[in-house]
Amino acid sequence: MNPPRAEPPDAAAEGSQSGMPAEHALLGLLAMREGGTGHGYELARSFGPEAPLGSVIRLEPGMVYHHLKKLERLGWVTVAPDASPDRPARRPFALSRDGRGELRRWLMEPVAHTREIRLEFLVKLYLALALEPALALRLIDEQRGILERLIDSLSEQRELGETAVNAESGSIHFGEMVTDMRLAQTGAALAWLDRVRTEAATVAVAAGRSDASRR
Amino acid sequence: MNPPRAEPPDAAAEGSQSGMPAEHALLGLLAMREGGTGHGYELARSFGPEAPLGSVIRLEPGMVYHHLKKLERLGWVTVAPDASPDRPARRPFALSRDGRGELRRWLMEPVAHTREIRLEFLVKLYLALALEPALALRLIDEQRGILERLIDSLSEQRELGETAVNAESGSIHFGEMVTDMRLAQTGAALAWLDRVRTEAATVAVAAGRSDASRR
DNA sequence: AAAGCCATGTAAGCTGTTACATGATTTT
DNA sequence: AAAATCATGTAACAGCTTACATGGCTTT
Repeated sequence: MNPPRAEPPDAAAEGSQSGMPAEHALLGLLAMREGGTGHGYELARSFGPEAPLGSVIRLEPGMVYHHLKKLERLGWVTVAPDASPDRPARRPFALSRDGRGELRRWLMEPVAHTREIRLEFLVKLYLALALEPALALRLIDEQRGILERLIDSLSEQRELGETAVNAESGSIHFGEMVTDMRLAQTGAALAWLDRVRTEAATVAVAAGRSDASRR
Repeated sequence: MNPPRAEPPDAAAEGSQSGMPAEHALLGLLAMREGGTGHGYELARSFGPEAPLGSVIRLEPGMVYHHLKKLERLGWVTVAPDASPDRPARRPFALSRDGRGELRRWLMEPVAHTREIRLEFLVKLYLALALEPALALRLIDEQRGILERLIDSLSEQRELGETAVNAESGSIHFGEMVTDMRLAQTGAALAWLDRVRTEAATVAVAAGRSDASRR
């Protein structure tokens, strides 16, 4: 009935959404492995209930293979030859040049909304701490800035609502309850971030020292 | 390649998930209208940027029609005859007996996770305040209980982690950061709930008075 | 020889999103 | 007559979940 869609909705932009925490977690896990390679089953274990990332993002093995295929399509990983031909055949994936670049870009970018702290930011934090603690410090500072601006804008909105409610007193303050909720959540996230920052600073100093001693 | 699935995954359980805030919001909006009826376009406006619910859950008109069809399938709404045959034809939906029961059940049920406060709980709260403020008070108290138990269990987990970290000092406290985050978010939600409770109590008293004067 | 883990996936069905199609009525 | 608004949807597709299929290797 409708004419066929003029264009498939921009296949080039497939990987351009800011989200995709699962895919980027896979990139990060590959970067954490020596040689930057790993196969699906092994990566899937990193999302199990015992693994640290498993407390933040849970992935069934099927989804891991699905995401790896997508990463391959995007050119962020490449398939390497199977080095150990004993066991059941593996398909080891290796981080590509582009993949490394994309990972770095993503790790420096704070999340825009408070609700994304719980999943996406925690994944970024875990990977940044493991890969390059100085980057984690930077990420935390950027995120602090975002949250502070959010709180400013919510406070302003809250005061506007205050006067409007007194004028008409309709819909029993619901809008203010919503804004208060967001302020509470964002404030809590900010206070938590400050505590995390001091921890991360310790880690970064320790990593810096071991860098220096290695040289 | 695979044999066809033995059973379609339990069509009877279609409406049994605890979630479905959009569908239940539609039930609630119908209940708020005199006669318990409304048509799609009108309901869709209640999810626009100006409407109070629009600040919590945003729905495109297409999704509203989609959900209404599902509610019809579940027997929670029925199609009523179009009473005003002037304008472009409407399809007014009416809340059924089952729909009213389902709405009540859902409104009394607190949400299980902190992350569901932002959307699902706020929808429940809005509808309960509008329909029956005494129910809102009850919902808030139930929700308080859930959050308090959550905080207890997170605190316990937090202390277990503390000792484990001192033992091995591996994976740089990440698990504790995650638990702290959840504690912070849940604590903030609880403090917010307490403030909302006093507001809701005022509304309930006012509603009780107007109930009494109507009698 | 059987049980269980290693390892890679596919199938089928849901939900959600975006965009568009269709046409009547009201306002400018 | 044109534009806006009322009103109801469908098409196309992307994403997620759950379950299962397939087979090699390892341990008991």
